[in-house]
Amino acid sequence: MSAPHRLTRNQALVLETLTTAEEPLSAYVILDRLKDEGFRAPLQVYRALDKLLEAGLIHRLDSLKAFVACSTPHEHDAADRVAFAICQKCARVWEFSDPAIEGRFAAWAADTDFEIASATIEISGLCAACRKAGEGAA
Amino acid sequence: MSAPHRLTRNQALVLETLTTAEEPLSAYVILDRLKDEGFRAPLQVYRALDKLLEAGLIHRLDSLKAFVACSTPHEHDAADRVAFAICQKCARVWEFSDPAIEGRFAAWAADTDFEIASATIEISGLCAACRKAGEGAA
DNA sequence: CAAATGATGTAACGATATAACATTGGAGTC
DNA sequence: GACTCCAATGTTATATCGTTACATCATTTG
Repeated sequence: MSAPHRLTRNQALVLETLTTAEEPLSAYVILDRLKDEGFRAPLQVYRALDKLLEAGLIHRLDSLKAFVACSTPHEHDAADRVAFAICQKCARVWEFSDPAIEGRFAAWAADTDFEIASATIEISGLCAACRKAGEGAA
Repeated sequence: MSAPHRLTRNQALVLETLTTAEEPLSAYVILDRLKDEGFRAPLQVYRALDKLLEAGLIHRLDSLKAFVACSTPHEHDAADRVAFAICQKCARVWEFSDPAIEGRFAAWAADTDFEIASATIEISGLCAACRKAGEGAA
């Protein structure tokens, strides 16, 4: 699609904050972390987030009301058809996609005569590391 | 599971409001509609919503920040493994589940050694009626 | 340079959700 | 019936998430 779209300073700072973080961050946490860079108001963060979302460089996790850097900067040609798994304990996020799942959704949509525009697919649970860590403390 | 849990007055009012509505309602809209019944504060709504969610009688749609009555009052033995399709235009909601989709998630989880607790699956798009209605106005 | 466009800064506000605490209202017991 | 316990309720205040409105600045492009 369009050229990789050069990022502005604010956008680059927000993206770097998300990329550096181990977990999804809320807009206000991002704001807080960028106070030293001159960020003062939520809008500075939200505007950058909007552009980064458009560019497919980050995702918003509805179930957490938080944002995460995209692990595989795919061009979002069609809609967002990516699934996320989120560890309830460490908050780390796994991003994956599965043509078979898309196929099932498409089949349901065809049956129901529904036109899919986008999808929110977020699984919550425990990752291997956290399950292992918790075994003794049961 | 446990007995159908008799609803309190507040819970019944909130559930009826959702059941009567054609679309998902935000907590504050529910509050507004129940002003005449004596509702004054958000917490009265949120507490009822919490119980109704526990009982599996309603769902929260993360992508809309809104609540909808469950169309098929299934006992939520395991976690929520239901998918929703939401029309962007009329806001009506279709609720469905697909063992094949669950199977694919389970397969991914097994591969990744992730233990699934719950899932948020929400598709956004246009329903048949709204697509038909919009055809002329293109 | 001037006009057009897009990014920025700032303040105020709207929408969503929860904390804290006092009170009330049964259900079960004595 | 009086007592106790616990869940539900009412109320106020506050936390969290996101947007509107408007003035300013920078960049490009004719």
